[in-house]
Formats: sequence, C-alpha cells, structure tokens
Amino acid sequence: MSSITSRDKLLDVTFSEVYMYGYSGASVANILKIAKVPKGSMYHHFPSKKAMVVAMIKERLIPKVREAFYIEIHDQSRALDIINFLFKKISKNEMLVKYGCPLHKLMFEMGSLDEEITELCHKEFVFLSNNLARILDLGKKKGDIKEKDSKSLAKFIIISSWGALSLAPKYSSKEQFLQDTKHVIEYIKA
Amino acid sequence: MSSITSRDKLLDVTFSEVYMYGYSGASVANILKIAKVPKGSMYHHFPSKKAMVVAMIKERLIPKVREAFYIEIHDQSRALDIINFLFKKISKNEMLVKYGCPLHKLMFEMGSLDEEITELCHKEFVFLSNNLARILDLGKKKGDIKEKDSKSLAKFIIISSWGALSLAPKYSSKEQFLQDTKHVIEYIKA
DNA sequence: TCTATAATAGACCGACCAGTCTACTACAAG
DNA sequence: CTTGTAGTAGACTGGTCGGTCTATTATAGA
Repeated sequence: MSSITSRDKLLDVTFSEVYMYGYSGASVANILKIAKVPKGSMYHHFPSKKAMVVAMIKERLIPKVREAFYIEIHDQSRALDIINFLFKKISKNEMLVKYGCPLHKLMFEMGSLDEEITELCHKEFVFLSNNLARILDLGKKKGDIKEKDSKSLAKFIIISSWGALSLAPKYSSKEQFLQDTKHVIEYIKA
Repeated sequence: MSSITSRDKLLDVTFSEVYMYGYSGASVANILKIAKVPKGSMYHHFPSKKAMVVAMIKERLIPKVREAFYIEIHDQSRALDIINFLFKKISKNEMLVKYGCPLHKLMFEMGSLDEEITELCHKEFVFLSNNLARILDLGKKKGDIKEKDSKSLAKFIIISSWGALSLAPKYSSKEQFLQDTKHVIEYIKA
C-alpha cells in the first residue's frame, strides 16, 4: 500500500482545482488527470463530484482555514494582541493573500447553487466567529475591549478580513492586507 | 423594430445568469433559451461568450453597481451623513442583500481565470473607491472625519460592505447588513 | 489455496458546452 | 424593382461534461 492513497491525492487536487476554478469550473476529468487516478477509482471512493467536494471541504478546506483563522484562547494574553497576531498570521499565508479565503470563495459561489455545501461552509464561519467572540469576551472582562456585542464584532472582523482578502490575485499583497485590516485594529482599540 | 432589441434581452439575461451561476456556470444555451433569442442572433452581435459578458459588465453590471454605491458629492452635507445614507441605500437594495455585490462576486471568481475581466472589475472598484475618498476628504476639511488617509479608509468601507454582503443568500438580510456595517460607521465617528 | 472484497483501470454513454455554418427575412438606399 | 446589409433562425460540429459499465488486479481472511 502506497502511503499516499488515491483518495488522498484526489482530495488534495480537488481542493486546489475548486479553489482556483470554483466548483462549476473544476472538472472531474482534469482532477483525475492531475492526480493521476483513473475514473473507476474515484467513483469507487465517492458516489459523485459533489460528494468528493463535500469530503474535500471537511478534510482539507476546513482544516486549512482553521489553521489560519483559529486561535487558541490563552487567558494570560490581551485580546487585542491576539487579534493582531491573527492578522499577522493571515498576512503570512501566501495562499490566502493571493487567492482569498477558500471558505469565503466557495460559500459565495455556492450561495445560489447548492444549499448543502453553503450550509457546511456557513457552519464553519459560525465556528470561527464564535471562537473569536470568546476571545473578545475575555478582553472585555480585562477591560481592553469596550465593544459590548462580542459576537457581532467577531463576525465583523472575519467578514472584513474576507473582504480584504477577496480582491483579485493581481491586486492583493501582504502589505495591502495589513493596511486594510489596520482599520479593524484601530476600531477595536477605540 | 421592437423596442427591446435582441441585444438588450441578451445583456439582461446574461447579467442575471452570470450573477446567479457565475461566469463558468452560466451557459450560452440557457441564456438564449431564457432570452428567447436564437444562437445566430447572439453570434451576430457578439463574437463570443466572453465578449457578451464584457459588454454586459459595461452596460448592465457597472451601471447597477454605480446606482447602489455611487454617491454624488454635495458640499453642504456632512461626510458621515453621506456614508450613513449610502449604507441605508445599499440595505434597501434587495438584490445586493440577497446575493451580494455582483461586481465583487464576478471579480472574485475571475481573479484566477481571466485577466481582462478582472481588470475591468477592478477599475470600477477603484472608481467607486476614489469617489468615496473625495467625500471623506470633504469631511476632513470640515472636521467631522479624523482619519488622515481617505483613500485607504474609502477602500476599507467598500471592502467591508462587500464582505458583509457576501454571506450566502440564506444568511443575509437588510438588518444583518446594517448591523455589520454599524461597526464601520462607529469607526469613522471615532 | 480458495474466496470475498477493495481498489484500479479505462472504454463508453448521453447530455451539454461554446462556437460555426448556411439559409432566410426585413428593410433601407439607389 | 434591385441590391446590399443588418438581423433572425436553427441545424450541426468537435470537444468536454459528469457518470456508468465491465474487466482486471491486489489483498486479506478462512
């Protein structure tokens, strides 16, 4: 048994193809060609293209996005420092800066196409948002965050980041992102 | 000659099909069926699908987006009131609230697919952003806006609005948008 | 070794894709 | 009435789409 299975190869390639070309633009034939996996194998592991994409979201996309947007809660540090660290981390992620947040991109595309995938993406957005809200709550207790509604502020922070990351590849950069999110930081401070 | 020409019908239907299904997901055959225009007519007016979409962007998408995001400069009113009015206007636009900004959506999709269309969308983003910056500059002179870098703030306002509008249809509403952009307003105030 | 199952392999299918082609119609200028 | 042109009409093309089918190979347990 090879250490990298056909299933793994398929999920990896499906991630980058859907990320680049979108769900509609990503073709099964091309994914198979790049992954060097025959069609029979794919349809042995997944009943359909959509099922493969759903598995990809759960096993590739969400872990990657969580790696970038999820922050552990440490009681000892200030909430503002954590948010700052979060933006720094995102800005260092070349993939995000160049092509935007894959979760945002897929959710935006599928919003008017497929309920199940949209729901899956939205749940992850809520998860990330709630986690951020808990960090803000911590800051509220310490007094370094004044905003009352942590949930609303957390949503705003993620949404703004997504927006800042969603300018086309040509027009985004690490510096650009940090400049855009600077406003968010200053807002939280005040 | 009928008052609504085949070309007009094609551009109208192309707008909504691309808006809903994206560039890749929108099919020429379906556009023709809905517009009730034969293929020969379409390829008489446009050399290709892409050319038709480019014309659609210039003659439908940009005017619609400008109607929603463009604000005339009136020397007599406060900049903050103008921004507030802008958000109110956007929130009343059911299309925007339900499916996001069509300019944002198309630009995000095409970013890794087609340079020409991306460029076209980005130019419009710059136009809207610069117009907003001029309004902020006016506010700066009067003192009701403190932020130094008007261009950066203008970009941030549009990007945040786009982000707030880009949650999937199921999860957006007028109230949601106003709540999200409330943070932008409060930031500008401070 | 025999058997059942997991996985690979790719030819093949009808539907649909953007785009081409030829024929036809409407109409305006001479 | 004739001619040129703008626009309509849809059959047709080669290629690609997601998905099915049958055959074969690898592997694990009895």
